[in-house]
Amino acid sequence: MCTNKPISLIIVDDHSIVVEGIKTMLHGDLEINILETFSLGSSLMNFLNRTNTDIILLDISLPDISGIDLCKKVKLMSPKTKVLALSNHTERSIILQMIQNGANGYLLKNIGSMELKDCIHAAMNGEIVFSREVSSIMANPNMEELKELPRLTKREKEILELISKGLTTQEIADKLFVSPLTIETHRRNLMSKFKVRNAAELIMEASKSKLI
Amino acid sequence: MCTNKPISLIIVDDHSIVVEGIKTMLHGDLEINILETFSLGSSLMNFLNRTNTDIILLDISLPDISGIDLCKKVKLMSPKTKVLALSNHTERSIILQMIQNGANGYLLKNIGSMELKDCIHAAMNGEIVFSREVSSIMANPNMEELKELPRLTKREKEILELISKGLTTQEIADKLFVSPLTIETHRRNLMSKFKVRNAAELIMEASKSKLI
DNA sequence: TTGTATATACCTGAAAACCAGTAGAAAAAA
DNA sequence: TTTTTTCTACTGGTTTTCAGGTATATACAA
Repeated sequence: MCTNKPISLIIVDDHSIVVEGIKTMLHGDLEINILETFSLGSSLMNFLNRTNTDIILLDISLPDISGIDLCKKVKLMSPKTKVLALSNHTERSIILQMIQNGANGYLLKNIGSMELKDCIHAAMNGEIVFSREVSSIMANPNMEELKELPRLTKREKEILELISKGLTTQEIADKLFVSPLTIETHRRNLMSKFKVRNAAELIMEASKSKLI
Repeated sequence: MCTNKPISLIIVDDHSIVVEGIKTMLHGDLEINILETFSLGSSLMNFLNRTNTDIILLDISLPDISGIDLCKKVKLMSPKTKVLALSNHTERSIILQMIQNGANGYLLKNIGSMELKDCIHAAMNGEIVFSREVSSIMANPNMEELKELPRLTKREKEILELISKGLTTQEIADKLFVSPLTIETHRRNLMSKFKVRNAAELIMEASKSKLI
């Protein structure tokens, strides 16, 4: 790679240990120039307004805004800037959301120095980059992640919530001022959407899917 | 503090970003000498066998062994060595388990450079140290964490698991080769231990408490 | 406007869960 | 060895859930 112009890079992470670690790791690479580091999404947005940046290393868990939403905002304001997610989350759904929101790659924090540098350069070349472990997650989805979540209506979510609190059909009906027969119907719809046989399994599945 | 003898320190963490970050943070402090870093619990144990170490910064999520168990092993082998947990987990129960297993303090990875150094020195003086956020977690337990988990018997856990899979009393009885009446009894005991009114709420509570 | 989704409501009957007890055998702890 | 816990099993009765349907009003989108 020829060193025509250094890559300007921003780190966004609220853990100073991580920021220092990344800085140290990238220190040897003369083609990378760390412009600035931020611990808040809002400060990043202010800065981006006024500056040209090639690439952002973006943590997902930030104090003020989710990195997933932040990624979208960054891409709207500055589409040319590459965004690499750098997080501890290994959930397929989060990775996909990030990519959906325009991220140019997804790295896990167990990444090594060499791999990190490689990924940054690859992203600059327009590739979508995943760290090794991320690739393997994407290649081998587990059962749980593959079954797509049922889409529940507002009312169904409400009733699911009340079932999980131990209310009976009658009690839910009283609370929502509708007939218990209506609640029965919702119950059955919920169970058929989740493909389960009773309330216990329903709550289990809903909870696994983080729907309650 | 007078610089009679440097503090010998070991870092145990499988994320090289974090290891580099800590190293950089402690670099300025001449009283601290980083002896070695490990990414596996087993390599730490080998090293400890042969060397005197003042203090260990110990991550909780390691590939080969839980930091909680590792802490206990370290303390058995080398009781004088101080152990500071350094992790992302904010759960009261984990913090308490670490202290129970002999840790001399608990730090979160959002700690800053100054605080980290202060904590290391304080630990060397025999104090039990918590980073700022940890202190606040310990001081303000939330509802969920306060209610102590019911102690379930082996059989009860087994049955709870099967209930959560949607099996009926009869099916569970068949599977375990006992009378359905027995399962009924276990069911009622489970519900009374969790103080809930039906299976749905039971599964919800068990799942919140991470018992299934 | 003509579907599609949502929320509502009903019937009937069977199956399962839940309540309130008691109690003996086996296993584990003291 | 004694005590305690756990696992087992029962009686008898009430309440709730579940399974098979059907059906109407409303709202929202194509």
